[in-house]
Amino acid sequence: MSREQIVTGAADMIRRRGLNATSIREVAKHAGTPLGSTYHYFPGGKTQLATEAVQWAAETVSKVLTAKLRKGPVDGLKAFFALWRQIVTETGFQAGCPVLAVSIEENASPQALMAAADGFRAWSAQLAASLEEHGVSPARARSLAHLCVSAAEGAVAMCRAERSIEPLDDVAAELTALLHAATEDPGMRHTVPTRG
Amino acid sequence: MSREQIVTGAADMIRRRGLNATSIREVAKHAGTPLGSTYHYFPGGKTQLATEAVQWAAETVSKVLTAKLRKGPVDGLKAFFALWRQIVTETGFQAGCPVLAVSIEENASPQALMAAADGFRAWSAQLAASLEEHGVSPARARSLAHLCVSAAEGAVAMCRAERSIEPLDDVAAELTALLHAATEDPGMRHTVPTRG
DNA sequence: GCTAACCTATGACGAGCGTTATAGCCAGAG
DNA sequence: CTCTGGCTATAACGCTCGTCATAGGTTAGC
Repeated sequence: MSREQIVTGAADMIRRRGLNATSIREVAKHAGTPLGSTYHYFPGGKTQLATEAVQWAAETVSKVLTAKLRKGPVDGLKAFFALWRQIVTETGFQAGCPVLAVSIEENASPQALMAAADGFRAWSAQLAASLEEHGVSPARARSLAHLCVSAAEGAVAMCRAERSIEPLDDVAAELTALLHAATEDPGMRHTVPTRG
Repeated sequence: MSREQIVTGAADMIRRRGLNATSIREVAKHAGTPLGSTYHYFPGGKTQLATEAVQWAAETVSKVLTAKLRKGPVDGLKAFFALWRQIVTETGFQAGCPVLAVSIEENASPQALMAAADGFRAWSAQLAASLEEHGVSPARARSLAHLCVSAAEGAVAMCRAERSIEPLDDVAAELTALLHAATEDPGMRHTVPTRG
């Protein structure tokens, strides 16, 4: 179907250049569909297209998480980082995360921003739920989940700037060890680090 | 001086909307200087202006790090996160990090991207050096530094999307505890988590 | 074969963009 | 005073943007 190609194409362009630099004309061209079709499928214009692109990307990652978290939080985390590693390396450090891209562009589109927030929340919630299932307290689970998602997103951006995969691999290794300790060591399970 | 206002204004707009959505006309207007002056001060055009804006922002953070790391890596980390927390909350979740913004826009400007990479590298290096001074092995220090910078950058973006400061605070708390353990516990100092 | 619904094709609209050119101002040096 | 050089002011260039309108085609049901 043509509509789906437009959405995935838009997501691809957004994760490379950001939302503002992604024009509907180029999305249509990239998808091999005429410009008019874009407004036929997405009467809401660029806002609707961006929103659906972010939702599609978020759900794609979510499905991977759902599948891999069945084997436990550490396996889910590894799959999460492997996914980003593949995107970054396969594109020669040119692509990142469309959800992040939309998040840092003020006034780009309130609806797309909400979709991005939903995406982040979904990933964090999935990871936190898995951690809880493995004995981690709810507060600590949420805290660790926020750390994992944040660090992955930030590391992808760092890798793109430095044109090196090292930051992502370093972060993955540290977090793998941290989650392992939190789920395996009974003494760690309920330790919520004090703030401030 | 007018030139400095243009640079800081550009950095402010970039951290809010991203590089592509930041026009020279609006930067000039925001700085109260005519459009022609921009090309007088920055004959390299938007590329030069963006590069200097990123450099200025990176150095500003770097100076804070230099000052606060004198009291140790944990104090430096806390100051690092306090800085981002202030930016995010003061602007009502509308501003983030210009270095990150430039990093995720493909083809935006190779020179500005290099400046962003230099910024990330500088922050990581400063943090890693401080960790080494407190007994952490070089490899682990680099690994932890990458985690701290990545997580902070990612958390800022997450907070903007979700319009909540929670992710940043959670991440700060986790990392504070992690750095504390790495520097205080002799058994942790040389533990580099295995990758993969 | 006719009709209706979906999709395509094309062009136009006003606006903003980066950039350049050119003319004018206005301080301070001689 | 004049002159010069740093800065301003203004207009224009070609381009792309998001959006809309309108006409053409193509396919399925009757």
